[in-house]
Amino acid sequence: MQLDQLHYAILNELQLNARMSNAEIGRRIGLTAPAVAERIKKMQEEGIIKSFTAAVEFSKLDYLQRVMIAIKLPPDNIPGFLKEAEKTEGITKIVHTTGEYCFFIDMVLKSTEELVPVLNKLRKFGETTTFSILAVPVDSKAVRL
Amino acid sequence: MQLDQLHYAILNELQLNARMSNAEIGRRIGLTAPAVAERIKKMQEEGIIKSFTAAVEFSKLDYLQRVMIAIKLPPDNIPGFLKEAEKTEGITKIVHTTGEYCFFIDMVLKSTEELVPVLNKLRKFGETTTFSILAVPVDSKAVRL
DNA sequence: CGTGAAATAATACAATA
DNA sequence: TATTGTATTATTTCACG
Repeated sequence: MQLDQLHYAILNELQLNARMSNAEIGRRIGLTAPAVAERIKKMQEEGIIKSFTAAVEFSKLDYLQRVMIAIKLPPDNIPGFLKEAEKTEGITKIVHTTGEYCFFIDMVLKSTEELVPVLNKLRKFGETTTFSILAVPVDSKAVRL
Repeated sequence: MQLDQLHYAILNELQLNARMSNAEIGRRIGLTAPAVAERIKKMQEEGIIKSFTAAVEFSKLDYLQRVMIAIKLPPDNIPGFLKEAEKTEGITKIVHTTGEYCFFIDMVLKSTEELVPVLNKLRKFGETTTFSILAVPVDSKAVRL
């Protein structure tokens, strides 16, 4: 798919406020609402836009325990690990990396006790290191495209 | 602020699709559109909803280098580090943790060269470890509230 | 929080560059 | 092929109960 400056302009607006109307986006970048709607739809179909989400401050909703779990695991265990992790409630993000740790998992929990069964489950696949999250100073910050 | 089941229902819908109309949310949970609009506005004012964002697949936009930077730094350096990191283009998330590393930074870049000045800047505050991101199997996954 | 009226926006689709 | 104009439908907004 060929992207032009207008596609990038739309993505910039949607990163800043995903609930902006097509008409408002169009006004800001110089397109009509149907044209904006069409471009957004296409970018979703192409997988360039994965989803539109609300960034929720979980610490204000009794999710007092937030953790970053790093896990180092043998390659053969990756599919099984991912299948298990994807269906674990509270996991919001999984990043696969090179280096000392293979995966970084972001998770929110209501209490420390909830963490125990999760770690027991994940430990079957590899060695885990859990970091307690004190704060998230920057979350879902837009990238200027 | 006192939250009831309808607030949680709204947050669930918005996590799944932030562009859903107030009318549609209302239909799903049994409220009128104005009532939904007012609750969303209040949750934004309270900081329960931080923002509405589009989850962009940066790997499809020439952001071929994505990294997770872990940084360990003395407490006195935290304010200076944050100030610097917050204005660094490409950083999408900063998590402050306990444990071996103090902060985890998510960053997208167009090339490896761009990483050099960033790391030189951050190294003034503490010891960095950079992990190259191979994939993001789960991103901005909703938490069932 | 709901209702109802006015303004605004989304959508479908024909026309067109 | 992608955008625009237009008509129709839907939604948002706001005053009032």
